[in-house]
Amino acid sequence: MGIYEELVERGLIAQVTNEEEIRKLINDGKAVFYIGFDCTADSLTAGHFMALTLMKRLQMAGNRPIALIGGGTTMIGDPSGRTDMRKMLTREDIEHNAECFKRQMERFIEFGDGKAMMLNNADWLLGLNYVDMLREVGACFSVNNMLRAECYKQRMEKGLSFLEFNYMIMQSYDFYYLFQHYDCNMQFGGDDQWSNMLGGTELIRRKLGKDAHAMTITLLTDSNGKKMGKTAGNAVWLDPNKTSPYDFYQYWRNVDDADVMKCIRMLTFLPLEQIREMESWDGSRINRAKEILAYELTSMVHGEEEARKAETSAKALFGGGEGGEIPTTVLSECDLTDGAADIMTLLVKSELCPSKSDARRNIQQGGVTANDVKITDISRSFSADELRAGVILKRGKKSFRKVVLS
RNA sequence: GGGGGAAUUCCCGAGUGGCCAAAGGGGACAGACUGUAAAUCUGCUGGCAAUGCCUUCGGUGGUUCGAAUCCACCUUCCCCCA
Repeated sequence: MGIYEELVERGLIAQVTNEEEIRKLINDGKAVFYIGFDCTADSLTAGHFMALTLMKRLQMAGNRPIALIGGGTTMIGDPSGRTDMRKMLTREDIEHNAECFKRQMERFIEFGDGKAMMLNNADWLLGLNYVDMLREVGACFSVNNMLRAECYKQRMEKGLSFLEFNYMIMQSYDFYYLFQHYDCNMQFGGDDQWSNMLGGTELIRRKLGKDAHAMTITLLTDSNGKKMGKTAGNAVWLDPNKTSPYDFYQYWRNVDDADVMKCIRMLTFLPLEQIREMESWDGSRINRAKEILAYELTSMVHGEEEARKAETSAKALFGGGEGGEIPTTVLSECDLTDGAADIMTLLVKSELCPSKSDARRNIQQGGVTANDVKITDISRSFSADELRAGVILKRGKKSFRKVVLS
């Protein structure tokens, strides 16, 4: 079984420009492919993670990856599939974000001579001259066609600025540039990138009369069709300071039944035989699959040790097991008033609740426990001695925090 | 360039002088039921020293006893005409 067949079975392939040629290219390990990452934040997200695993899979099959950091394209902002314009980022922010991306990727993909390459499109896009650019590539784009592109659909209703309209051209230029300077013959990307990617293959064909290929990755969506990798509108970050390994583990531990196997197939490196066997699991056994999913992903992103810790903590907190580390908030004397701290203050300090009003609501609805005792009195106070021993606070079923006075 | 319209809380969206911390829906959160699932039902959803007080209806000023609501200017967006 070639890598192409494996990708198909894992459900990773959404669209391809030419199936036969691509199959041959990547199965033979002859592809030099790139995936672009626009640095709109200072950490990669679970969404990027799938692209990284794909890179790795293809690299393992002998193909050469180029991770393209979008230092230039981020200056424009991709409007694909969005209903509103992105916030414009300053050049300094973009450079900072690009650095963060770089560090995270290096943990995951092997870069170096003969291995993967990391490039930044700021290196060629920022120096472009407007008129030269228009004459060189602008002539190859049909506005009529661009306006028909799926990726602009939503924006045709809400408004699309000229700045963003040019994004497709920038991305196409990247591919054209990489094709010429790095023999890059293929581009991968999320399925929402399809139009942008075709812009590149088309440009290469027109300018150079040569064929380049594009392939999109199925977007990871849940059974309701929503993009995965977000909780309450917030991304699940790969940076442990933004999303702790424990929370990262919990995110995957809590996916819907309907989505577990899809995630395992698309995101993990477990062998397909094993996955096929797991497909038949049902009922509460699905929980075992969720544990495997959460462990595998946490281990890849944060390392085995962190994954084990997250797993042990989860078991201790949910299954009555022993040990494990609970995310802990350390208080000092100055957090106390009159040598004690009341429950609402503790809930806020431990970040279990965003405000005291919210803390009050949670208590009144019976959602808060301290050391497994339900709190019913919103004025319940904890003495310094109690706090020194450590108090395990629980809000709802899944949010835990230990507070301890140092 | 000319004309018309819009901006409301996490999102959509009602509100056109006081009864507005602001209808309704979605989402989120909590409770019951469960398997740390889904579905369902219930509650809840600006903040605080809490029968009260403070901040919020794009921004800045103004009218008024009182403004999300009226006026002026500004910003952004949409539609029509060029």
